[in-house]
Amino acid sequence: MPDRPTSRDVARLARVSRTTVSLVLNNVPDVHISPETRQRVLEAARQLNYYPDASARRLVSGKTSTIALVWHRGPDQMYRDAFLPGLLQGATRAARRYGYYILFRPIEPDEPDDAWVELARGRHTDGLILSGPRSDDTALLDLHREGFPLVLHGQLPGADIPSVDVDNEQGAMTAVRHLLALGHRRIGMITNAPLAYTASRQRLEGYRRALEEAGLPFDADRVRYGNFDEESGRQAMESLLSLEERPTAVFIASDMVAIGALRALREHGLRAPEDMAIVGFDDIATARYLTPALTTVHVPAFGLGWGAAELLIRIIEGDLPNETQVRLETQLVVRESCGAHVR
Amino acid sequence: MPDRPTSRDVARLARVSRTTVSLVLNNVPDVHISPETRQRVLEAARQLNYYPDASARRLVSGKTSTIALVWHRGPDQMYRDAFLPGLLQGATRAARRYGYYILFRPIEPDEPDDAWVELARGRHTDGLILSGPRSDDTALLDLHREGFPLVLHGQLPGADIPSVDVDNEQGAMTAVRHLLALGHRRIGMITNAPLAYTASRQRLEGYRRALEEAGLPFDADRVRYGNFDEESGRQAMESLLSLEERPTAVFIASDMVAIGALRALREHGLRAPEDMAIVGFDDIATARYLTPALTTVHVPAFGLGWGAAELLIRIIEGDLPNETQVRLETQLVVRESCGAHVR
DNA sequence: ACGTGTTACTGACACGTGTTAGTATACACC
DNA sequence: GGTGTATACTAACACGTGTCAGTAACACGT
Repeated sequence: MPDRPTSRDVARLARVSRTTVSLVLNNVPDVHISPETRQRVLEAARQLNYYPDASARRLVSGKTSTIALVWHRGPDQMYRDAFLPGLLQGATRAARRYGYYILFRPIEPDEPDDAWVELARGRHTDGLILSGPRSDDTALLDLHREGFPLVLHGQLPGADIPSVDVDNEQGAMTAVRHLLALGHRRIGMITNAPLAYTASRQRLEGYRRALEEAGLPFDADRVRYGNFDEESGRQAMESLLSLEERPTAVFIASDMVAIGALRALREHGLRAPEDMAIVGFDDIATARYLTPALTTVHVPAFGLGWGAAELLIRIIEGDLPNETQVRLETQLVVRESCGAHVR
Repeated sequence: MPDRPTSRDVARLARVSRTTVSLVLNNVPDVHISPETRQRVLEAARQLNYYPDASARRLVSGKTSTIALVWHRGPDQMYRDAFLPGLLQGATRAARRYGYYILFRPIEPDEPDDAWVELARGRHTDGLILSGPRSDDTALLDLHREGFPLVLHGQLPGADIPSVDVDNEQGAMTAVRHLLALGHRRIGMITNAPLAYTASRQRLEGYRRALEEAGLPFDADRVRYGNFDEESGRQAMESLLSLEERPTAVFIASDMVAIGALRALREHGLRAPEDMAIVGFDDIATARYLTPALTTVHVPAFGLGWGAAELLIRIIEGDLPNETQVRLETQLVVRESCGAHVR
């Protein structure tokens, strides 16, 4: 590999100082350089195919122009993978727009939870997007207190760290309202995950509020708990089917879990939506291709990624928005499993 | 934000020179430092919570310890997104293992095709994985000629650039052999994409060879061309159904295309596998949840990512393997759509 | 003729680290 | 007692850039 040209080489070729090269190539405003010289520098740079060295630039400017997306893998791995392409595309598009690069850093289950800290402390990045944060992470709180730019994807109750998430409660309410509007009165629910997860509590709360709004009692007997995967949905539905008074509709707060629930129905010779109406949550790629096609609450993965990156970059550049807790709206996607189209 | 500690601060606190700090913290071999001093330095670093500055380190060492994954978006965007989580996880895991970071850089359709070149020329990364390369990319050939470490995901016929890909031809042969073993003799094919794509040609060739092997003639009348998406599959199947002698089985070289084809069958009141056996290719996440569950050729996305990263890192570190064209094996996943379980 | 301001540049420092060449001391060997 | 060698460190350079302070040349108004 031949030696890379440096700004010194460009300067030599254009017969100016290195300073002038820097001033011209960076288009520094309010500086007087004659058009001829300017032209000579540009020509020399072109001729040598000169690209400034990123490391040197980072060092002297103190800016890495990089943000990291930290992706915690855990029991919800498969669930979260469904949003990765959209989220990543949103984040990279926003980053690109503001001149930032994206460093992708998954944290595997066998790594310490704070393995990402070196990215911040070692100045690898100007800021971090943390997806799937844990509240017991003291390193996280420390960094935030020191003023290091952070944005969470998901929520951490109790801390005022900037975050981007979907409005889970509203989403769940929309789903249940839809079932109510279709005439259902015995509506069950299967959560997406145990209630230790904030999103689970919020979706459950949305279900409760929608019932309340319709003047229906909340009955804990009609609620089962999913655990991210298909199998948990199958078991939960099994359990609901053994009730004396079976619900006529079930809101399932995760599409993956709903897939298992639908399988349980089939195994019992029951059909959706005729025997039981189903509404899911997430709108994973598979949802539209299921039989019956799953009515579900769409989560805007691209928007979450974009929002997180944009918020983070604003914080980095000191342009603090007055609202740092961003909640995106969901959208109900009506397909077949709710029965809206059969009547 | 309080001033970050530097190695000078650590040196001062431990009452040694900055050199000694560097030697101790980097565990430089064959250097004599007394155990007491060593301990003092480590303690000082711990106390100050010192992390070395990544930019400075990069500049002086000439190594970025970063590899970029360049992700071309194009007409096949949806198709390729299906593999992103697996590929990315494989690549990051391998990178991590060797101490590298991953920079993710999608190239949007509205960007110039060689927008990624600055990553190499500007020394942002030590090497690149290019996914979805275009053969008309002269910048690519230039960089390769200059010895810049590159690995392609996918193939570029004619150039000897290191690459990692799936063995498309073998995969297709396995699929068609399976249909042959089930007794089918009139087997059609729908390609995954136009023949301008290398993978399409290879999968078609696998189909042809499997027929030949069984002593059956290749009949171009039974071949239709998909174009990545569902709709192209629907149309292709429509066309096959209008044949006088309908095939009894169809090998569809892309699951997304197969989804459209299955829809066409349903629209005609036909059932798979009873009226027509189907085998797909890719094993996207949705495949197992379709009705009927799609028999398909599994593409090891994780392995592709891992393989690409590992190969690239070896090249970067000058440890050239003798085979730089890596072809991973596929695996046939037998589900319902092929009819293997009904007989 | 003289001060003032503008134009067009340049010299030198700083960023924080890894590393090479070198120094001072202690110790062993004949 | 001198020579050689291992030990335990350090001073100084280099990486390639952005930028501040400074300088020389020249125009302009009085």
